[in-house]
Amino acid sequence: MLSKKAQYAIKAAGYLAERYQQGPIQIHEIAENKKIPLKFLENILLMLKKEGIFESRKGKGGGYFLVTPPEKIMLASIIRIVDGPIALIPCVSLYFYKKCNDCDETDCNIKKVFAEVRDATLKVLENKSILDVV
Amino acid sequence: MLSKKAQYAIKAAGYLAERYQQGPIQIHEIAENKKIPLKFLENILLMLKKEGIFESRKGKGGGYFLVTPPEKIMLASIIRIVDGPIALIPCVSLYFYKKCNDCDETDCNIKKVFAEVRDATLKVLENKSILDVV
DNA sequence: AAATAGTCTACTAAATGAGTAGACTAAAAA
DNA sequence: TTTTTAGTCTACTCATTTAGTAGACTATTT
Repeated sequence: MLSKKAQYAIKAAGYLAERYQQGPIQIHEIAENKKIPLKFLENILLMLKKEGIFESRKGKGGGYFLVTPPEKIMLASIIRIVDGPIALIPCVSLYFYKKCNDCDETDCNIKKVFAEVRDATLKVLENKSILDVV
Repeated sequence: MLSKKAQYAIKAAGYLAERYQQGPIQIHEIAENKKIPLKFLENILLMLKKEGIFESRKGKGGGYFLVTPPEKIMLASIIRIVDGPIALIPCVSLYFYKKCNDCDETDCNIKKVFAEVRDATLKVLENKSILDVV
């Protein structure tokens, strides 16, 4: 399951995608429209900004906005930033790999199955952009 | 991510699958071979037994065993029993559906994307049995 | 009756999830 | 240059879940 954080992140991203190149959008506008707790959303947007997904400007007329075209921002990236691994077990994670203890990874069928699951999942999430969820 | 519980459940199931029709296997044997904390494993096996995945016998010569052929026991079933939903968001879960608040589900693109992810995941997990992880 | 092996209830400690509070900083306008 | 505006940052809190443990109980066999 995705965390609430990830679900909010995707909704917020969708909102910004809809308004691409229309100038900065204030956090509270996103919060109200998408029904996300304001202070919680602040944290989430900040995370995504730090990872280069969004940009922001302070002061009057400020807010959040995209610099990258929305069709280039994939759901997989957003989920990884807020929730971490997409794979179901750490030893098949591409970005958050951790080797499993007491398991011969060179010939582990569990690993093989969950690598398949990971690939199936990524085939969707790496190819759906935030424009696909507006 | 799968919980440890689910990972242990899959390993234990694989162990029983390898010894299908060879009589009851004691919990401590599974625990030792698969390096799973004994008391924790007891709980897990019990859960799966209650859901009809395993059978057990008490007393001397007792233990856990399969009555269903292992190739008919799918990973998806085991994961659902111990971890619950496989879908990434509740509103697309087949077995643990919960409607989302403030979202028009008839025309929600988030829902559509995550239904696709669910289908891709299930296509693997509903077709891999515990024989595939020995 | 004793030994064996699963069953069941209940407990704990640590981590995670879901947020909240409030002070701080940058940018723009008065 | 002060005020206002709007994002930034640190650090909380509280509830739930995760990952186990303890110990008494029950059924089966010898």
